[in-house]
Amino acid sequence: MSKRQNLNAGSVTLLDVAREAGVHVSTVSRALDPAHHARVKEATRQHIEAVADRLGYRPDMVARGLKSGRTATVGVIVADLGNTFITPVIHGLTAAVEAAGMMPMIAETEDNSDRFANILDHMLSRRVDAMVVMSARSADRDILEAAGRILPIVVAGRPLEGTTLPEVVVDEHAGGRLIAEHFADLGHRTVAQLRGPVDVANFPRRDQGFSDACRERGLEQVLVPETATVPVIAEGRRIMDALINLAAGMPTAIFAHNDLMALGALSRLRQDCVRVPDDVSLVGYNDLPMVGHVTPSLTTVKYPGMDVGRLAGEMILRLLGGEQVEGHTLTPQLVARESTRALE
Amino acid sequence: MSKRQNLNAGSVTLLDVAREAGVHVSTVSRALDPAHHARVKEATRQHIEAVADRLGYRPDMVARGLKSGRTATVGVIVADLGNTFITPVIHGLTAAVEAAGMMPMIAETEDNSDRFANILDHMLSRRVDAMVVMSARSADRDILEAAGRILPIVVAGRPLEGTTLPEVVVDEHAGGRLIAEHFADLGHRTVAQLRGPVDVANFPRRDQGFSDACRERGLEQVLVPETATVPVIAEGRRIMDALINLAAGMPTAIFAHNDLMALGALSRLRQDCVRVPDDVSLVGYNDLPMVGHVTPSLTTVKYPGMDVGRLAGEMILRLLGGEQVEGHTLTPQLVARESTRALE
DNA sequence: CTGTTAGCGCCTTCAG
DNA sequence: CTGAAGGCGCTAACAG
Repeated sequence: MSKRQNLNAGSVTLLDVAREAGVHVSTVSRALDPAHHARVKEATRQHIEAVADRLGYRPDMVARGLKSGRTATVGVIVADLGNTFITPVIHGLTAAVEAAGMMPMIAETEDNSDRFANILDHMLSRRVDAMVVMSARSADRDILEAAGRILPIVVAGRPLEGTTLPEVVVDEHAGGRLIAEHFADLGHRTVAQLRGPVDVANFPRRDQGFSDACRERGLEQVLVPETATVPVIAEGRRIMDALINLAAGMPTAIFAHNDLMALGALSRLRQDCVRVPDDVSLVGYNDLPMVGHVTPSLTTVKYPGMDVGRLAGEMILRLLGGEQVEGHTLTPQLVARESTRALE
Repeated sequence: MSKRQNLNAGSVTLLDVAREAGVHVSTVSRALDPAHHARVKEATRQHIEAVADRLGYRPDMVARGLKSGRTATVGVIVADLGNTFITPVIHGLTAAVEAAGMMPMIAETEDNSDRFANILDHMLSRRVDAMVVMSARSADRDILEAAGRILPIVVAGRPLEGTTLPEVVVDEHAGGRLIAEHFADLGHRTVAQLRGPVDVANFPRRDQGFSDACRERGLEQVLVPETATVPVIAEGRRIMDALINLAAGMPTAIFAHNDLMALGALSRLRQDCVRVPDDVSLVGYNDLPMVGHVTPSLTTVKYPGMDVGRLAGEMILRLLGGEQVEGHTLTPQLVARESTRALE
């Protein structure tokens, strides 16, 4: 029964254990540290471990952090936990760093640059060992790069135009292409995009990839001047509304820049009794866990979030180990479901 | 330009500032601490602040934590970030504690008791000042209560049967009732539940409230023996499948114990071309942001997550201030949408 | 108003 | 193999 777990004891220190065991603190320190416990006699070690267990000793990571300069914490900055494409990224990341005894500290910017600066500052104050940033907007670049000079930072998920920091991202350009090609293959000729924020690099890249493929395949784009300020349901609804109110004719296929926006668009279309996919085909992006279960199930682009998170975590560990790292660009995949159909 | 923000400096300490400013460290400490800077001459204070700013001084919260015994961190333990009813809770909580300069440290148990124990232990090691637990299963109660003896803990969202810890919860019994009464009002006579995990107290309580109201209103329940192991889409699909394969006749209205399970059920029904609400009415629980935008939009019970989070945060602050607190029980509300209809 | 001193809990030399 | 001593950065007494 080595897990007595006497939680009652508020804070049992090394000194308490030392006194109780009749040895010196540094002996206890060594006995309890797997890296050094070879330097202490087997018998005393066992005795010390027993005492520590009985007293419910729990190392104080704050004290350890002050001494060692390491907090075993990796700061994770995200834009919005409500956007569930982040969930798998966090899972992957957590799994990777947990293996090294580290713990993520997650904070949300709500896509607000002031909050971003505050959170960054706060995490530096807390002496996180490294950071993974999934929420950077172009305006945040300078301050982020500056932080990157004082600890390892990996940019993940959202690419950051012009950064020198290592990135784990998905080939957004390819993702945009996939969708335009899907439309072309289905016989669509007139298409449109509901575009996400222009200062979050994913979206302009999706736009670019989509537009390039449209040009190559001879698709005509109906341009909606508005772009979403934040990539959420309500904004998808708003941009869809703008498209509907354009003088130009309606396209037969629409690419919403992410799944949430697609859900918003769907809801706006339904309001006018426009059927998907009968009257218009609709595609999202990210493959959120639920979009395969809505009606109609959404054609989308699978975002390999788990891999992004895992790779980011591994990069962090390598950087902390003093190694150099290369960025990664993963490849997205189209998932065809019911919300798109071929024109006859 | 008081925000020079010289991030370059890796770690400028109080001593560095003191040397540069030609004063003693403790003077710097006082000058920079809003609570004590009255005790230092205005002129020196301004000088010190200027120097600190120029050097890019950033307080070391690790050192401060060691000295003061406070880390300004509140541990938050959740089951699954993918279940977005948690998002507003986190927002409310963050807003509340941020106002006091504290930061939440979020960790996910993935509804696994071993992980729960590990995370708890880890957070205690990190000397979080307090904890908010939203993921407790009944098996975790003892270990959690033990931790509650060494720091303030608030149980939020998921009630914990038989706990002595303060709770911020929603009246789940009332929530279950609302749904049965909604069914009765619409003229349904034969109903069923797709039940969530029995060891997460929310679900048995929803069951109880629903069943009580059924009895009062003379509704007959088709009992599905299976319950979900985890309240997610896949399990909703599985339990729906079990209901379909029962020898008993199909009910005309179904209560899935949360929105994710309802989405899974919807997807299973669709597979058999059973229409919602034409053939069967379906209700979820939580009012996730997207369920008002799926087709059919889901009738559900609004979970006041923001309030739960805010109240939990405020309770934490009060507990840290040495005050006594009372638990809160909030009242849920039915949101009628398209997935339920009156029988003719 | 400012400087001095001590120590939070731990780890890491350096001696014995 | 074990004990002693110093210090990580900061703050809270206590002096002056």
